[in-house]
Amino acid sequence: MDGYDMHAFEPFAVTVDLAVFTVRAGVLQVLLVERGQEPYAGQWALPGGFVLPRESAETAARRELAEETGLSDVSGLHLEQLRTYSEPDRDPRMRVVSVAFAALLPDAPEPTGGGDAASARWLPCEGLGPLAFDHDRIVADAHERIGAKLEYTCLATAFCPPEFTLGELQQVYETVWGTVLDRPNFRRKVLTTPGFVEQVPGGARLTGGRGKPAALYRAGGATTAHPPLLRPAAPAGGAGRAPDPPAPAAGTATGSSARPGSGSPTAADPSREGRSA
Amino acid sequence: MDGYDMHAFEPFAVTVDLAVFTVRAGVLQVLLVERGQEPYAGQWALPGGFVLPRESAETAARRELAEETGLSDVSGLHLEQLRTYSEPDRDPRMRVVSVAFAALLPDAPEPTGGGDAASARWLPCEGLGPLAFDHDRIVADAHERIGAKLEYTCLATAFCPPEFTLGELQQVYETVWGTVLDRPNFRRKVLTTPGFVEQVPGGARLTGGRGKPAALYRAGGATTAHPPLLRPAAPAGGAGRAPDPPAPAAGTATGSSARPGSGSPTAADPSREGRSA
DNA sequence: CCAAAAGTGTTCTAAATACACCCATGA
DNA sequence: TCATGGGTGTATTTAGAACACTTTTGG
Repeated sequence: MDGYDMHAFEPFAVTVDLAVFTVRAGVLQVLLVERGQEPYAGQWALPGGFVLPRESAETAARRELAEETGLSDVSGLHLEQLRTYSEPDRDPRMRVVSVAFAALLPDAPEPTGGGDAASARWLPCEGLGPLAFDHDRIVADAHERIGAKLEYTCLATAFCPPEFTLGELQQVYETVWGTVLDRPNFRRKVLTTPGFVEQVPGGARLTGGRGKPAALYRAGGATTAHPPLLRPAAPAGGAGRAPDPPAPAAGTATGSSARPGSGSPTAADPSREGRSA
Repeated sequence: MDGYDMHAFEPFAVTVDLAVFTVRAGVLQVLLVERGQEPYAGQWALPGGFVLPRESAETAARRELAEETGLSDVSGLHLEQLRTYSEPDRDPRMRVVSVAFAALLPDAPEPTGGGDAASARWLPCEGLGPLAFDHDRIVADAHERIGAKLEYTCLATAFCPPEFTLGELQQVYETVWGTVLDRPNFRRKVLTTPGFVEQVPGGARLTGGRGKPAALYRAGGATTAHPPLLRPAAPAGGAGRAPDPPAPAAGTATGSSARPGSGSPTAADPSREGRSA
């Protein structure tokens, strides 16, 4: 920043890309838009857009979030800067530097394409076909980051509606981590972390039919968990047992129809940085 | 990224800013350059510069790192993207979006201003006067991030020379965290974390005179620590005991001469995000 | 001999794990 | 009454904290 020459720089386009996640029906889903034009026409991409002249990247990201989800009040949603992607050829048309954000949504209303995107949809995070640009990598980075933050923050409640059961909260962890947790121990851990959750006095929710009604909780004031809630160490060989995604209830059907792109699951290199960033 | 209009964007300048840290004489120090021109003439700022047309931010950061430190081989050094700062008025002259990086150096040779900066210096991280632009905040963010990463990665060795003693490694933790650790427990923890360090067969170093010679270790292959090495929970009231920085040995004197800027320690809000990012 | 720093061992306690078991509801 | 999910209790194991003690050097 010294030796500053007003004319020594090359102009870049600066954009934001949003990896918006939700947990629905026991599946981690990400909001994607279908591209209408080249390059990558017909492929899925992350929502995003240009940073306007008087905006910060954070402001632009929240504006795009509102536009793409169609939600009127987007101010309470968790939005966090991930990192910036700046490879010179990541967009074949021109030099675009993109600041990526991760956002977490509770209930996942179907997106009402209020913004640029004609067709925006929730798609399960696993086994995505190749996405446009370097968005595979952004989604993988975002997933990894969120998984890591569940360990030492109280972020998981951002995936839940204002009032939720501990079973729902546990399912957030199991879905994002792809593991199964012991219910009694999970329960103890959450309840003994001061400020993680607080019980709603009156309520008890029927958990979709069967079973004992569950107590309702709200997010507490705490943002970090001391000591952390570590994910179970993967036992050497490979992926620790994945939870069964419950069969989609009728009417909540997780769209499993055609995806553009070849469908080869080239998501991104999962060997990068364990829990480093 | 849809509804892409080739002319709808405003050109931004994109720069990198580097927070380069080292631990010397038990003090965390950061590399700063003195600004020669307005704005902020005479104040300290982070080294950095423009991203060139065919560079990624990472490439630009490593180039700047080599230039500013004067080191010939900068390829092995730890360099990590922090976040991007994009407030519209962070630079009064024009719209500059800056990708910030944190770098860790072992021994801290005095910078040979090979780059832009005529006067580059190491200054202790604590009690910096106000820096130029939003660099106070960048330094604070970088410090916090590095402190957090010491917990669950093996990053601390990046502050050490190729061969080091466990005492030196412990001092890295104590310096960055500003706490005192129990030596036997620290030792056990490091040695039982597989791949954190490996002992150098032959050697034992005299630790600057007094005391029993210490065994030498090298960084092991591991990058993450399972389970993490958590910093002691700050006991409610305030800063947990800071270690005494040892009196600077003659000839290694930590420059304590005049600093520009008013000297009011307005570093940055330390209450932000405990170990969140 | 003493001070300083490295290195070892032991005890005590907190926390995570792995269960077994009971409760309330819908079908 | 059975399947399902919520909730409680308890034994076992593991990891962390605290601290006493020995060893090897320089002065």
